[in-house]
Amino acid sequence: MAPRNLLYMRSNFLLGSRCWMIRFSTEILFKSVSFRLFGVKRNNADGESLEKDELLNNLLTMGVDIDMAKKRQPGVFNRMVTNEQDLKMFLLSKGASKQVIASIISRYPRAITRTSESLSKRWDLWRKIMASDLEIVNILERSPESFFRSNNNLNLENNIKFFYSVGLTRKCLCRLLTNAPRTFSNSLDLNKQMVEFLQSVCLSLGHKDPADFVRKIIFKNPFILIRSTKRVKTNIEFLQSAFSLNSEELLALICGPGAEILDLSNDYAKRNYTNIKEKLFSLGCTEEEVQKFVFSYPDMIYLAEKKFNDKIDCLIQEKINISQIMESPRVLDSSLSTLKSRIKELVNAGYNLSTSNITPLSWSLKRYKAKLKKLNG
DNA sequence: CCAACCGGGGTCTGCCATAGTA
DNA sequence: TACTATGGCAGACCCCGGTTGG
Repeated sequence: MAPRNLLYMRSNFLLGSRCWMIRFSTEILFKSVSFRLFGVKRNNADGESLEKDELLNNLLTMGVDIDMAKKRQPGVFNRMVTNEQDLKMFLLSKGASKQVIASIISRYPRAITRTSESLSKRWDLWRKIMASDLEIVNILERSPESFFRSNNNLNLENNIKFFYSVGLTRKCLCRLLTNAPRTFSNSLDLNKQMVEFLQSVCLSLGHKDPADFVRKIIFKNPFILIRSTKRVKTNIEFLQSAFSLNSEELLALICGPGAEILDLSNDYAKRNYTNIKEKLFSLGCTEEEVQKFVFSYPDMIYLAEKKFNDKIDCLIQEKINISQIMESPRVLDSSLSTLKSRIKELVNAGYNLSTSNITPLSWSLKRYKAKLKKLNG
């Protein structure tokens, strides 16, 4: 308890003395430039160095990777007030291990600038969505930034209200928070922009229930709210032009099997699709066939160029005809290593891939094993 | 019994740029 | 002017099994 009291005293005493900060920062700058050459020197000649030593000692004791933390957010180390002990106590009380706490601070040092009250409030808001502290700890361990990047709890509260007002269920919010926790640190305005954008897409495509459409698309793709509208717009336009779809088909695609495509970064979808076309043209497919093929399983646009080509090559090498692949696009779902090992096993079992069905290549392991056993038995 | 069909589940951060702020 | 809050970017699948229809 003693260190905590000390910390509060320090806070009160130093609050507002800005001139210290400037001296602090020049010193830090000097150190960060020089420490690689000369090693870190501890200077305790005056007060601010003591403060700094205290911070560094605290972090060191906690097992924080100070070099990493300084590199990520040097500004935090120039502050006169930090709450690392409070943060530690807080997270411990929520069930986080010391290692997790150290890792969180190493990766997002600004976490130590938050007050207990603010943390507590924010945590409670997250708990309105998540069923247990442990789940939240797991998210923080994965992505400390999404929890700590904003200190604006009112905004968080408004986001939650907004999502409910859009008609998302608690289950859906839970999914959002688990998969894309950053969503909740977005400004309310940013989230609104995306929702309104999606509604406008829906309306312009002649759908009569934009609210339902938005719910569907967000549930299907929980990452969408951390994408820029520019990105999503580009990808929607790509899908429409690539498959020359009518409104209804496009809508069904983007809130169904193509929902994930909307996440793809700049021109990635276009690049991959171009690659798919080239590869399949080289194997004698027509434009129409390719379009139909990709549309039947749009997820393949996710595949990097090399990965797609490698998979196709691997299948072709085994005398599997391109038309067989076109009929069973899901075989591209399997990893290259799964394809390779299964091909080998099936061939060993006397299965003729060029004349038989190739779908076992993409079955679940359980079903595949059963099949193999039968072939061998 | 067998396989096609098809939807679901996990997972997705860590960095940089910059306007705003004290 | 340093620091904070926030927006945005690149990155780039694989697997499972319930239901259905033959």
